[in-house]
Amino acid sequence: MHGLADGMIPSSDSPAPAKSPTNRSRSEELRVLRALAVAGADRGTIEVTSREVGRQIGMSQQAADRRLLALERAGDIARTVHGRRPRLSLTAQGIDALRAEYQSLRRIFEGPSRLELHGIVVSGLGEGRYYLSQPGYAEQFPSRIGYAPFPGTLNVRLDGEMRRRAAMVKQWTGIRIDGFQASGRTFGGAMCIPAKIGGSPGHLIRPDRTHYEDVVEFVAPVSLREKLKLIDASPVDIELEEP
Amino acid sequence: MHGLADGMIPSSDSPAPAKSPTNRSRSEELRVLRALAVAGADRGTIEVTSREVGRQIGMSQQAADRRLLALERAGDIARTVHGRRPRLSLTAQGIDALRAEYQSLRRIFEGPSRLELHGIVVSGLGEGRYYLSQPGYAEQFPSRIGYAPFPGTLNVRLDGEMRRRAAMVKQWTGIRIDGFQASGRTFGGAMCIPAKIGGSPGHLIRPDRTHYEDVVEFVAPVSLREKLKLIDASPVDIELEEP
DNA sequence: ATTACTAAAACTCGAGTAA
DNA sequence: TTTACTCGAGTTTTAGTAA
Repeated sequence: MHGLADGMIPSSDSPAPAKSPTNRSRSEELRVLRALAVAGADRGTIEVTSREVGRQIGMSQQAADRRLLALERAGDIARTVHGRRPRLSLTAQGIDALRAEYQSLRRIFEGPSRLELHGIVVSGLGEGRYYLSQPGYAEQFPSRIGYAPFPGTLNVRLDGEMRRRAAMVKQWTGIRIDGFQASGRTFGGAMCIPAKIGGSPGHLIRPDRTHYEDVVEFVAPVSLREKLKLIDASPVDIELEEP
Repeated sequence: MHGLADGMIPSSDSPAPAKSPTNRSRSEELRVLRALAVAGADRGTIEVTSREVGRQIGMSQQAADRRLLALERAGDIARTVHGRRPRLSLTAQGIDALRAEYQSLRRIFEGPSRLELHGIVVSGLGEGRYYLSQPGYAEQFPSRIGYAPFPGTLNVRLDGEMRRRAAMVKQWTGIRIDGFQASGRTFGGAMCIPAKIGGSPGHLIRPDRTHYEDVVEFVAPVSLREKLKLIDASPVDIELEEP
């Protein structure tokens, strides 16, 4: 489904004047650069010794100093020794190198919210059908999710790892289905998340009341069991996307 | 041997902290983890071989594979081999590890905008005094920056590195001084950035029209030259903070 | 085609130490 | 005090292969 796209090695190739730093040491250098930025070297000059830098990154004074030397030679930091007080600051280039790292992580965490899950089909106890048959719910669906759901939910069990991944959906905002009162009892609200179940469009239903547990429920315009020929214990792939 | 579902379960021996990975290899592991996330392994399962990962991170297939093994043993990724198709995804723990990196960079780049500069006092050509004496400007200052500026600006020359650092100020939003028309000519607007000049409060003035160049101008409630006993070529330290 | 082992080469480490 | 060199020891690399 996906391939590993080329050309995203963070700091591809800046002008490499002196020694070619191995990729490996480069990522350590960036760690040091980040530690220095956290200490304020990105917005001004700070006083630090190589020993302190070493303590910070869990290495000896010698190793830390080697890093500082490499960073200096690469043009990422500028150092001056003022008598006994070594001073240091990130250069514009050094800040850019860190920013590139930041942007690449930012794209991961701030990009559009999508999630792929897989689980196995299980039988519910018919509550799905019961709830969907309540007029209070039924009349909301067509205008909000664009179809009248097939009267029955597909229940999918997630294993531990998938459950942890799905936990993120709790933070998402989906399409709201309101709660209501009828027949002397209260029916709670729910959130619908657009989904593809085995490639078929539908929605994940996340009731306000229940904690996220090991079974998630889906609605769709048609019977997913029939359309996808699913039986209990069939594996299904699910794609979710925040609207 | 293992089915897909079996293999996806991270590992039965999760409470085993196992080998302590050195700090050094850990930052390389995170680099691999990030490359995998960029390829989509954070939101689903991707197909990728150790050779491709190696190409991506600039290393041999063997080295890449050792990283994947380490990440797998650490519980940061889950792998399955489906015949010829090796598949892989980040675990919740692996995503958290990346997120921690992201947060630490985020604090650097999204924190309150502050900047320390230093430069050398130079003489202007008296334009500062001329502009500040224009009623159209003068009447705006007290209500916007809280004081009537001493009638004259302090000009500070920045060297190349400081200039690059100061370029960031162009993106900042400061306190607005509006342009106006008077005596048949147009006076442009400017932005004021709160500053401490040698510890003394004042504002950097950034006219809309000029590009950022090697000299920046400051206003203050008093004569900074007198208060700080500055003469031409005196070094000054400057702190800027976005309001 | 893969993954992943072995072993020699290449690095990197910290101790010692000069400046 | 610093920074930063050399050097022996320990790690990590890639090439060659097995599975």
